[in-house]
Amino acid sequence: MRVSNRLHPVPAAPGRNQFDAFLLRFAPACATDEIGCALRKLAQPMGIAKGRTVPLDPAKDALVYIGSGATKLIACASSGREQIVAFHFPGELVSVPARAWHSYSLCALAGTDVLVFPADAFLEVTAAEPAVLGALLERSFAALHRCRDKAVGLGRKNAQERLASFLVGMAGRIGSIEPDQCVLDLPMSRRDIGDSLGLTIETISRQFSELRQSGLIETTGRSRVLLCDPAALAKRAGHI
Amino acid sequence: MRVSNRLHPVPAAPGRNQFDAFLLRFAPACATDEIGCALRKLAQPMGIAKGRTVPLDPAKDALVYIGSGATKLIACASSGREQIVAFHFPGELVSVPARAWHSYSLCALAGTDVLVFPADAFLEVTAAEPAVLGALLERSFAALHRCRDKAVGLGRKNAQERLASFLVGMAGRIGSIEPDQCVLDLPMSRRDIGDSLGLTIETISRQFSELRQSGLIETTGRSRVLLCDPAALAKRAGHI
DNA sequence: CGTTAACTTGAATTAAGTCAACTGTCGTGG
DNA sequence: CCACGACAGTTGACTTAATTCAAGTTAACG
Repeated sequence: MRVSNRLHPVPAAPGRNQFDAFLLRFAPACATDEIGCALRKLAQPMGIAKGRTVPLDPAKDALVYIGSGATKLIACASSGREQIVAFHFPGELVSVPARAWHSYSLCALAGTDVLVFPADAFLEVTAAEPAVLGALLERSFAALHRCRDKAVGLGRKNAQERLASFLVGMAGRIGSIEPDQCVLDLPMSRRDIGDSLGLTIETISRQFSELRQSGLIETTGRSRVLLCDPAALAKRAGHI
Repeated sequence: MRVSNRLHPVPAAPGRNQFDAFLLRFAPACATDEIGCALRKLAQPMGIAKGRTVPLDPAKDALVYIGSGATKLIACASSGREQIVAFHFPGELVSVPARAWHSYSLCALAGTDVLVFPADAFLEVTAAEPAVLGALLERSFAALHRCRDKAVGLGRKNAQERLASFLVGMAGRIGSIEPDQCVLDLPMSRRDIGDSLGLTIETISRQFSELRQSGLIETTGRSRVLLCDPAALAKRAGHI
């Protein structure tokens, strides 16, 4: 069982802007050189209000760095059905394809600061910089593995296992670290959770109630969740 | 809508071995230099019989190059439930994580030749070679995007849409290219298709029958499928 | 040609969806 | 500070798509 997906906290950056935090994470050696400067020219900083979509060129793949806040990556199929493919938190870099079988959009769950890069130009600039490519590759593998785990849940798990899995996963990314329990402040609504787990909002609600009755979680308000026994929850999640 | 996921055909290699074909694809500039040699030392060539699992060190992440044949990447959750996370064809490079929430194994659908690399050593050797990292990154993004599209299907599509989506996707990867129709020789069983789409073998069979009755496909034997009208099939797949 | 496993089809069951009514939370303005 | 409104979440009753169980068919291989 993996211990944690948590990234190192984004360094507090008084006097530094989003871009410096980004460089520090993805290209520490390039902070001052020409590659750093070229990337700075490419980066489009944006503030996205809660519920708004990051405006992206529909013709070009994009790489989006999340500076603060939280986002959901939504895929639209026909008939307006939406599937949330991933959630993202500060310090992460998201690859958003322009044209695929489904259309993707990146939407803020809370007030969010991002840097938007055109993927092609980004890769051109960093083509000669192995350190950046390596960092990108590592993140890309991590995203792929997370997406695969998600696929397992969507394909082969029942509602309770999916929710348990979701909570355990979120705990690993944004939960407070405590010995035998864990506190979560979920930035997403029940609808978002449903859209992420391939379930309806009513089913999510029922499963929250069941986990509550089993004594595995406690909830306060709409967003606060206490995982009383993370190990037991992981077991319910159907992890091996 | 994407035109094709097809890779350029693996060059016929009389007198060349699997490894040369691999290098040609992922590190054309390194064929003779020390990086090429280092990679050659890392590569473990193996022949895997149909139905057998590629033997991988359970403690280390692996990168597996598919030289010939076809494979499925299986995730095992608790209670023996299996979800096929991806299929792979010659020329592709698969990242198999050692430890995650689910346990992964790579299994041959037919007689298959592979090269197995330890992921850490591979990345160490190529850390200074941007061309290789770039190729890897490109493939990794492609796999991620395919996995996301799969997640949309598993989360939000009914049985018929999933099968239609599967057939269109396979057509793009291994189908014969013809103007208004397309012939497929599926190397996987109905059970594999079910395990990939999160459905049972019976449901797969029923949906094949329905697509047949709708005149969208014809089947001969167990593996041959003719897509009579790929565009109409893509529409049924719920692609936008 | 016969055996076996893969596939197909039908009938009964079930987990999750849908529809509808109700309750709690949170922000706003009196 | 409290009352109110609006929306997010909860719960119940009924429906449905897919699973499960069971009984045939068909294709592939020796």
